[in-house]
Amino acid sequence: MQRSEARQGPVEQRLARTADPALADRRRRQIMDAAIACFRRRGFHQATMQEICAEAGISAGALYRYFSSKAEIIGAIAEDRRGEGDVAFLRAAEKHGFIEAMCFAAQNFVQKFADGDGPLIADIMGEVLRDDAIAKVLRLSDIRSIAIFAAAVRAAQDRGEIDATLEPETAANTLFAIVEGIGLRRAFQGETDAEAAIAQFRVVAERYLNPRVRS
Amino acid sequence: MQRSEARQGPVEQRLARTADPALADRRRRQIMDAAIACFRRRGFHQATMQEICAEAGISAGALYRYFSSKAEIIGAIAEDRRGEGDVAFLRAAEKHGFIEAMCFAAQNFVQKFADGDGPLIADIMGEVLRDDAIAKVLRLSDIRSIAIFAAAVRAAQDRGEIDATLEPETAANTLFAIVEGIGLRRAFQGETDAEAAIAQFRVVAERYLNPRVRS
DNA sequence: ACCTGAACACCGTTCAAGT
DNA sequence: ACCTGAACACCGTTCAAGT
Repeated sequence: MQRSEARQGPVEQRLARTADPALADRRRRQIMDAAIACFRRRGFHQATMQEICAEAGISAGALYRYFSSKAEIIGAIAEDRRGEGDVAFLRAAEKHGFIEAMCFAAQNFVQKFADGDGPLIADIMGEVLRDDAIAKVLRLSDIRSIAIFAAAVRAAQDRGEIDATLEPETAANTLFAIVEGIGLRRAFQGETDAEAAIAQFRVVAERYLNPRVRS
Repeated sequence: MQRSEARQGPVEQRLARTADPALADRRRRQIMDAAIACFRRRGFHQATMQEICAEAGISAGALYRYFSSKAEIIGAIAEDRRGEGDVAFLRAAEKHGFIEAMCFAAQNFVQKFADGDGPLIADIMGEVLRDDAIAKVLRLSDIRSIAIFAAAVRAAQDRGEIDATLEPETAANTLFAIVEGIGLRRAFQGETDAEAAIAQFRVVAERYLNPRVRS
């Protein structure tokens, strides 16, 4: 977080050329794990770089060899967690229908709020919305996820399971928006009942996706 | 943002007992306006208290007489803007149907992202999700809004305009979640086409609310 | 090549001193 | 009662110096 510059340059910011890529990977993981622990304990903004360094057992200078800012750490964490849900969704989509799999994915997402990760997700959202560099990275993960879900929409349409007139990409995007909106709102309201959240989502999803008998 | 305390105490934090309430109101407005200008220009986290003070033409000490923290300023701004949309919605709900009014409200919300206020809204969301004191205040505004929209849902159900089996409070909550989810996602994606956002919302809202011919 | 940790540059908030 | 502004306490980031 450069204090007084516009920070507009290319996202190139490749960090220290490292001789041993394995070490670099190890260090990044080590730092991310330490950061997760600290963020869980005290939240993104309360947690201190010094704390993260202590938890990771390295110095501040060393940390900045592998991450160019505090924001980049949470960005890396977010990117890392993305896609985990995608594979789970794909598996579920094969076994049960699309809607069931979608509810499962929603469950997956909202559940994290109910567990300890609520504030962390919130912090990630906040940081993503305010940091262009992070946003740029996460948009790539997002595009990949959307593509996966859109493909599943197409398959479900072919099976006659959901409305065939929906544009797959738009449908996937909309479903994501609904899940995130519900998760966000419940976090805001301090609700932690994941069951109720899924029930709420299921009604919207079913009505949105169901093949119509009349428009 | 006390630096090293848990900040759990009651939200009492009544500020400086002031002799002249009119002066207090004037000062708060003056500070909020200055803050809006600064936040627009540089974003919540980039904007400095000193800048806000300069813009408002007062000293730091004076500012803290009327707001106990930087976060509280953005909270006050958010609360202030809330409800503006509510009255507009109510007027629209009388003239046109509920769904039209709802789309109008969504338009209202998403439009702000397209205008200069996108980052500001994002910052508010982020701050709300991370600051309990702010969240507590905004939850009150939220409850009021939900009540208004739930009443409109009930009226529309009585007119047979939308599905009567929906629980009004839940429906209002869900619609809010969808609007916010779509707004958030589009902000994240850097989309600024408000028209497309409304079209996206309209499809979901119509299918969610339409009276069913079959379940 | 990789690391350390003191130093730097900031910034939100407070408080003694003014009027 | 209301205000000023220098001082305080912190914190993210850097960089000269080590191995």
